[in-house]
Amino acid sequence: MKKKILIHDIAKHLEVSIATVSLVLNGKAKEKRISDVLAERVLKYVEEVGYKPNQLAKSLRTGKTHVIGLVIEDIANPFFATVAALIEKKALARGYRMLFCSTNNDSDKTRDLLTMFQERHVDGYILALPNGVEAEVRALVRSGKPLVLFDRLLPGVQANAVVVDGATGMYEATQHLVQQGFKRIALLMPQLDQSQMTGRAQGYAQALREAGLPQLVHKIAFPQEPGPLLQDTLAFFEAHPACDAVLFATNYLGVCGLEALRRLGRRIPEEIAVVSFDDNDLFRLYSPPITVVAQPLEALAEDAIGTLLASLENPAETGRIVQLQLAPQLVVRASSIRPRP
Amino acid sequence: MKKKILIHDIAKHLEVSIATVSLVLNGKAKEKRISDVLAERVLKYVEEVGYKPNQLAKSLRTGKTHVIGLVIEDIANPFFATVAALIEKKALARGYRMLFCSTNNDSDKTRDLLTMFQERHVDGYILALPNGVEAEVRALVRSGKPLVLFDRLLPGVQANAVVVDGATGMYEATQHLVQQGFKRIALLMPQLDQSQMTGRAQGYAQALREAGLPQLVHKIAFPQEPGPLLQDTLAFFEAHPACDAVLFATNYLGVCGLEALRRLGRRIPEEIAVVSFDDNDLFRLYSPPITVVAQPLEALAEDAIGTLLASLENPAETGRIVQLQLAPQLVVRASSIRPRP
DNA sequence: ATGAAAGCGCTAACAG
DNA sequence: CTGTTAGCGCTTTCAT
Repeated sequence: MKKKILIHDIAKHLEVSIATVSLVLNGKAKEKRISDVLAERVLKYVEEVGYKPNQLAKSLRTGKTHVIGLVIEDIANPFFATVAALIEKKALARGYRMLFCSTNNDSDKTRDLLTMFQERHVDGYILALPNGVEAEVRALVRSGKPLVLFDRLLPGVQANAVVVDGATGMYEATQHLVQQGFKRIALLMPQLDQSQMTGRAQGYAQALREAGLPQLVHKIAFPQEPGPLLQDTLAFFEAHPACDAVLFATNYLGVCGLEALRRLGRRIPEEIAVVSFDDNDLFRLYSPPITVVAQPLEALAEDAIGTLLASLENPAETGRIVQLQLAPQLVVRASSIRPRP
Repeated sequence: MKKKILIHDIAKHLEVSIATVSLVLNGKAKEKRISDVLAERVLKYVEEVGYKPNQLAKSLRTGKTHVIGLVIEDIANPFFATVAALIEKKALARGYRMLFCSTNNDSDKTRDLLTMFQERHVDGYILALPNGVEAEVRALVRSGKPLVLFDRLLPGVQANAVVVDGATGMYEATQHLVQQGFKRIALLMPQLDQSQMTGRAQGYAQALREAGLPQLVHKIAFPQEPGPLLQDTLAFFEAHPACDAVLFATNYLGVCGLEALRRLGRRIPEEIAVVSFDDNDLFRLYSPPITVVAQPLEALAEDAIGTLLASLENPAETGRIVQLQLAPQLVVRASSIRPRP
């Protein structure tokens, strides 16, 4: 366990002052008119002995940590996992590290998480939050910390945000089912009062209203273990045998729904058409392939990190709020095509 | 943006010394014989004004950050995402935060990541690394930092580790195919020189050797974009029409393999039997359901974090190396059952 | 039981 | 161009 080398050691060895070393290391050599030859000598020695400044001390002093806090619903959800991977890659490329945590839609846990991130002095936040933490986020915005909401907004909170236009996505998906001639189109969604979910429900409702068809919405209590979730879904389909098409508002409901339909032996799309929000390998490779409303993951990640870094690197612009709404894409596959009799 | 309250402010307000406040806050009141009534008063006021000690300053002073660094191959891979979610939950419950990064099997990137984690003074590491960073890890072990390798070992590195016995898992899966009467059993695996992969390959080879059947191993260059990966897999199956069963050594190869077989119109299991390593929704719900070697995710997470926390909380035991090997489970589904003609 | 004070390692203002 | 020095906010020893 070799002794840690300090800035002091390197200054002493080179017989220069600590300030000189620090300035050179922080790229202020030019500005402070330190001779190139000296600067070079410092850099070379630092490299040689592998000196690494203590980031904690540096952060304590400068107030910057170069860490971004990412708060998501659940890292095991493929949607969040993929976006997180993309954000991580992009952040890393720009010199930032990520500290991640999952909320599991628990607002108490989320409050703790936000507090932790503040305590750790993250430089900025990318947040997909459950409702119930509006006060905390408003305080965060007021504090001037750069922050961007993603996937979902928070009621009454004015902040940077990057979300997907689920209303339009769901509207188009529902319209597609209507055009295919389905009449009893159900929506299965989680019982969550979050902006992205209400948006999706609105798109569904509007399309059916325009078509003059009845709505059939089933909200599934949340959070739930996989077992009860499946039971609930099975019960829904058994209670509504006339339902000839179903939209799942999230990827996990879609997965669960496919399992339920298989157990019930309902043939897709002959007996029931299926569309799910979010794309993934299962939907693409299922038999039949499942029609989905695909979210633009790459753009979501790029815009979230881009917006955050912009306000991080331009503190002057704090106050300017950027809100982006990205368009999802309806990917029609066999599961929603009405079989010609 | 209200001014941050400091320990100094609270000491002044209560007309006690800074030391008293600090001691009370760190639970050393008893030890230092601070009166209960005073301690109570301090705690009450701290609570009242919502004072939060600056963790950076605290860490600089104590050398502890209460952050664990988790390095995995790819957070977008469901295996790692699930394990990460479980580890995060367990770590949080014990008061630790997680800093995650993905290596994408790039050893240069991994080296940078390890350096970053050191610079950020994480208290301990949980690592699933590519080969090529043995020297760095050995140095880390030597430095006395608690660390546990998971999923895969590193050649020549003696360290705590929690891995899955892929050799036995693959041996049993292969034996199962042999018992079902398949004769030309292929193994598709990534071209990666990592312990978990060589283990899986060994299990396959041994089972076939014992059965007196020929081996057919195809290594897929890695890393690769999804497109070329699929092309490569398609080419393999076209080149080996006689192959009547295939084992995929990873979940993503399994997914890609199913897509390839579908494109080629090969019926499973009539024309070719399929088994994949790792379980997931796709394999469970595919038609036909896919036989898998399921890894014990929960146990992997629990043992990894448990081992790490044990050595974190028991610095005395540094030097005692814990190596656990967990048993995977063969889950037989329709994809590997030989149809009776 | 308590207060003063010495750092943890670094940055940056200031005075040469 | 360089050296000195005052903190960043907290913990902990030591003397009281």
